[in-house]
Amino acid sequence: MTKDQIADVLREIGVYLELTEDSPYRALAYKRAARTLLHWPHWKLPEDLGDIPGIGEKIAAAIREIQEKGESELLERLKKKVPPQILPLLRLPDIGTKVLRILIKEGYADIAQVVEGARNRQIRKLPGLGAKTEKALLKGIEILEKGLEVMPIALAWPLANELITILQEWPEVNKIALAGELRRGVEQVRSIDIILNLTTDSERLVQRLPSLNLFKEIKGQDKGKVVFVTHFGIDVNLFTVPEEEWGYWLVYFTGSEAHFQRLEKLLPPEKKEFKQEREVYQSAGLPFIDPEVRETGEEVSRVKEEGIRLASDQDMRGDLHCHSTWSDGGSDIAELVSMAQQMGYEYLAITDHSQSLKIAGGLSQERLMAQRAEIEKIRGRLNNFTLLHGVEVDILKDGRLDYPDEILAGMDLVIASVHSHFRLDRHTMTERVSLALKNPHVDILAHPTGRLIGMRQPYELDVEAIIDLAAVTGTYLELNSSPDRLDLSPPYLEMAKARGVRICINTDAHNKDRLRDINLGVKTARRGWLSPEDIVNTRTSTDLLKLLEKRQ
DNA sequence: GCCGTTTTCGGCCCGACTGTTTTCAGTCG
Repeated sequence: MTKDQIADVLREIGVYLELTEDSPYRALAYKRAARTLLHWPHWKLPEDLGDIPGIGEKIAAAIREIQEKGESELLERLKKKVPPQILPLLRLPDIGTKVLRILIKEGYADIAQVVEGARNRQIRKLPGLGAKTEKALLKGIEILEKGLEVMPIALAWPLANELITILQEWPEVNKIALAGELRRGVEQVRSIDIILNLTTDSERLVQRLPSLNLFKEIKGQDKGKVVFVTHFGIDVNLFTVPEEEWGYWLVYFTGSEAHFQRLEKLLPPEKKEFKQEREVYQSAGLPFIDPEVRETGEEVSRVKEEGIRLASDQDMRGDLHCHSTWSDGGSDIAELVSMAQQMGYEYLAITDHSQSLKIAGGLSQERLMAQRAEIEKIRGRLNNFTLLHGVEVDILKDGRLDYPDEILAGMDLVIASVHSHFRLDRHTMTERVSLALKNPHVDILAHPTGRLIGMRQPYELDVEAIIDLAAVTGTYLELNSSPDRLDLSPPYLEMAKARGVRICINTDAHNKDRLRDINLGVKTARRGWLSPEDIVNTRTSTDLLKLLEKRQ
């Protein structure tokens, strides 16, 4: 169990405590401990967990238990007190633990009952709830039911990677690779698809699967295919294929279906003996088509006409959005810089929050200047690495920015973003963001739509108008690589590219390890057909500085 | 459940918005 997974169990305990206990503070303690762990800047936790602030005797014991057994007895006990089918309602906007508590208390045990209660106007009669909550439930459930069968990439991606890391060590496994929607970078996936070449028959593999931490049960078994369910509620499909047909089946199981069908027509009939994926495309008379753009089938003719050169991880030379301990980050500036250097970057911008975002420890103007001093000190020790002093300034409700222009003018880099008043109507929101774009000090608009995949809809915003405006003002739009954001999404990336708007792929990392999340951002960029030249932070440090200077 | 020296009890990240409420509580960053 990684510390992030432990944090997730603690958070879950917190949620269940909120649902079952009268006093909110025990729950708060667990949630706070979860956050602390998540932000803990080292992979290894200290020997004495009690040294970590917010973790005392009980929670330390809980962490040990989770580390050793992979589960928590307290959590299992709490789970028994809550009807499991009603829990997904927590993901709905405006529905939190308090509303859910009332519903549970009143005997609602699953979503169907809640829908019925809402339709019959019974829910508004419950103490503490009203017509608006009833409406929010109905509307939310409608969206939820569409999304219930899928898992956001933010969860599925690490899960799949962990699984592959474990499986490839097994003696039964000769070759292993990720396939399916996840390999293509689809935002919400229906399953984790993995293809394998085995040294034994698949029976041996099946016998061993229950030893996996995340294994729940075998769901189905067919020749060449094993499906099992994980504790995280997602299916894992394991496809076993012969080594000499590896390339063929990797293309087949990566999909999409439409892509494969289109491709198949160009292949010699019946031939499956392709050891490498590249050979499949070669045989079809095509350049290699990257998995991320294998979608509609149209890409087959598109690469024939236009060729293909998508950005890759190796093209990235820096990150222009991350948070340090000065605001709500978990690593200090020196740690962030050191990680960026390890990743082979040439530059990094520290961009902590601005003053009005109190909960995130937004910096007052005085603190911002104090941070400048620290940055300059660290700069003095750096060779061949550019450390920029930036800021993520809040776009206030009326479109003004959270610092005066004089302050912004003095920054190396200014990122503007929305963190409050999410529910303005489309016109007002578009005006608000436009105003920020028109400020000449703003270099980048961060997470432009504010969506959280599978959790929060984007706010009402005319993104097309924003892209058009960005083309005029020369503002860069961010592709935020935080796995639950991936914002802008591929269709907008393509639109931006077509209109000459440059994209900046940033992690928005809140601790040094998260700087590595750039990979999902790059994957998303590839889905939007972005080439290195469409992306700002593929530039060398010299070119980047020139670009930023020109914008001043 | 955790924390602390102005507290070993009585607080618990801040502030705005909104819904259900008529003076406050839940949700969301």
